[in-house]
Amino acid sequence: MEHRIEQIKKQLHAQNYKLTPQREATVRVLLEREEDHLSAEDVYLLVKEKSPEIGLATVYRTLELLSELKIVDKINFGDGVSRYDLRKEGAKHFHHHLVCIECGSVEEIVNDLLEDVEKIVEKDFGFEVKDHRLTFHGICRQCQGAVVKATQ
Amino acid sequence: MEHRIEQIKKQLHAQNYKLTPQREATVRVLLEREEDHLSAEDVYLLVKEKSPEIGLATVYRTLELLSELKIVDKINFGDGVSRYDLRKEGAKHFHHHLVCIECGSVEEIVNDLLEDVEKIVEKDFGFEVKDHRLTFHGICRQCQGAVVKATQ
DNA sequence: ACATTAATTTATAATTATTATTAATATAAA
DNA sequence: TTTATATTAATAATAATTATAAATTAATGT
Ligand SMILES: [Mn+2]
Ligand SMILES: [Mn+2]
Ligand SMILES: [Zn+2]
Ligand SMILES: [Zn+2]
Repeated sequence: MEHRIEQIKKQLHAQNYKLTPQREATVRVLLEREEDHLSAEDVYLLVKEKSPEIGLATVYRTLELLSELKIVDKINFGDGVSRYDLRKEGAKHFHHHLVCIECGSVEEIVNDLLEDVEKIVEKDFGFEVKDHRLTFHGICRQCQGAVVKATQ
Repeated sequence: MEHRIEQIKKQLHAQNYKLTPQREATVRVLLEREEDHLSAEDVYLLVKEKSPEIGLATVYRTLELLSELKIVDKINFGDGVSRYDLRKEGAKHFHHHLVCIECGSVEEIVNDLLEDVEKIVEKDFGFEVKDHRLTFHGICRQCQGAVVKATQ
């Protein structure tokens, strides 16, 4: 935890940004909920629990800044809000997601999986890939089980 | 054109929906601009040119309906608006996109490319894939050329 | 330590995209 | 033609996000 905070502090300083108490509180929430996919409002409410004086606009600005620095990735699962996802330590690319169309659960895949596809994109389409967003929509393991149960 | 309209009409009727003049006008705009990635507002303005009496909410409702029927795919490139993309004729899955971070251009890839990846997702993660969203962020061919030019 | 400057935050207003409501209209069925 | 249902238009409401301006904080130089 403290190690990642230090690391992020360095990344901010490298671009002449400060790690203000508000920014640190925001980062801490993201670290504590690393598996989750929080909206700006979600983050705001969680930060507020420990730092009640923080403003919503500050959270938005902080998340925007962290996105620019590639510390978090902004993603939209189609439910009308942007969600913010801490990039895995040392990861070059954003990780992938499995969204269940039955229960809405979101699972993460940290394996790269796209190396071959990216080679094709670079060669056949002349496109220099910097990052990607890959989301699968389907039925999660639990919901598959539920269907089997229901039809028995 | 007329052929695809007829096809969509059937898809609507199969679910007890009517192809009203407003819906047809909307579909025609989507067909005419098949390569583009129009927002609801974009579609509205284009439909209005030919059917000035249409309301924005109707366009939203129509696009929502077409999404439910998998006739169009709703996608978000992170610029704050949903965009609507006609599904390629007969395509089982949504196609992919290359978004240039320099000029903002969006190119389409209709090749599947994900067959192997989906097999892994199904086997290793027990997730039954129904559809996907894959977008690459990077530098398009033109912008790569521009950089070379600029540094010569 | 004090003054100066720039960065940041807060509080709030404004904007924008999207959805909900309700009365009117069109369509289909009886 | 009547009746029921689906759909639309017009508008209001909502919700997410961004902009603004004054206040605060942090860094810098004296
Ligand atoms: Mn994630
Ligand atoms: Mn497309
Ligand atoms: Zn599920
Ligand atoms: Zn480009």
